[in-house]
Amino acid sequence: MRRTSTETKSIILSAARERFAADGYERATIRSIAADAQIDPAMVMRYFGSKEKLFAAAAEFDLRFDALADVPRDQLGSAFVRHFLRQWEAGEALQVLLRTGITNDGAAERMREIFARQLAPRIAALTGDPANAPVRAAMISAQMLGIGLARYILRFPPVVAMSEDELVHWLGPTIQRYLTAD
Amino acid sequence: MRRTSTETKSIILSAARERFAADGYERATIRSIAADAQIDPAMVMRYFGSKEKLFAAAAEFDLRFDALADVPRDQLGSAFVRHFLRQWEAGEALQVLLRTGITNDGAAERMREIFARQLAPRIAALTGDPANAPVRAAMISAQMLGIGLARYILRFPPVVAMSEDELVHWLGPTIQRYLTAD
DNA sequence: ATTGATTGTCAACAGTTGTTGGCCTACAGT
DNA sequence: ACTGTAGGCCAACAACTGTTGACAATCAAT
Repeated sequence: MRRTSTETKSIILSAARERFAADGYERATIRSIAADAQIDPAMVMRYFGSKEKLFAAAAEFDLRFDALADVPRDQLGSAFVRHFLRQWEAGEALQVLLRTGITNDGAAERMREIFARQLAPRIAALTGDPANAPVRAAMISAQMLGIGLARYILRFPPVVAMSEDELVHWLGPTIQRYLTAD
Repeated sequence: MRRTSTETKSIILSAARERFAADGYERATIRSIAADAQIDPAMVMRYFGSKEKLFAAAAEFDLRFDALADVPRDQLGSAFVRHFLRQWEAGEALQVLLRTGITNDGAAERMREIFARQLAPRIAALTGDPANAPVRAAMISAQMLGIGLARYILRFPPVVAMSEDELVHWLGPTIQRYLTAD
């Protein structure tokens, strides 16, 4: 067949995202990604240069915290939890980052960057407390990454079994406290 | 040199733990482990049979939650946090599990097992609420794994910078709530 | 119809991986 | 001194990895 280069590129990209999310950086081989995309491995190299660069392209994304801009202050905790849970389920993005961030230094760096650049400023704006925003953001990241880890990666049965509402019920007050305490 | 087989075996084991903790399952190669232990890669195979079995041996450990047996009920949260933090820092055990559990299915299974077998029963005993113990244990695991992830693996600067006391200050009430709420 | 560029295929490379079998060396019991 | 056993080392294997270069097929513009 014959496609435009941008088509093929995006086919490769989504295959790469799935593989990275499912297998992590090392086990997601270029050959397996190419096989999923039904494409020659050499094409992956042609369009992305190297595995590192392919990964960099696959791990780019936006957590869209701007959606929380006009939530009443006392409901921020629940809103944050719901927003995060949907981000976990929407795309493979967060799963890619978590699976790879643990063995790949570049991915860990990317993760730090995303949370520092996207979450901390939002929290500074929402709480009007810029001084403590990085710590609050870090605590919230830790809690939400922990839940994602338990639910989507390690698959702890009780966490998998919980509904979104139950999770909000448990986590909402925690996040609310991390946002406002002290 | 010449050693007893049990000596060499334990030398290999501790080298393996370090490598698995630092690099994860895939990147911790038998050759690199053998090099650390200053022995021939073939010896690893002789004594452990395969990489899988070496890993199984390296990932065996005890979270020692029994140490929390006689903590006053209202201080359980802080005690849990302190205990966990020390477990993270004491040996490489938790880091091994987390680094590998994310790419290796066997390790994920082992992790579920450890938390279900060691944490949940303890919580059932401590709270006198066996029905909700698995959920509470899972929530606590998620929070503490999240912190370990942010502090020791992803190295989020604000989390790395916090002292043990600060972490207890933030996390203690959360864990206390997961233990007693509802 | 002939170009030139773009998309795709194929085969091979050099390096690394887990794993294996043969061989050497030290030691204990005779 | 001789021998059996157990610890240690070396070289090689087959499979797999990322990556590369040469070559074929397809299209658009002249």
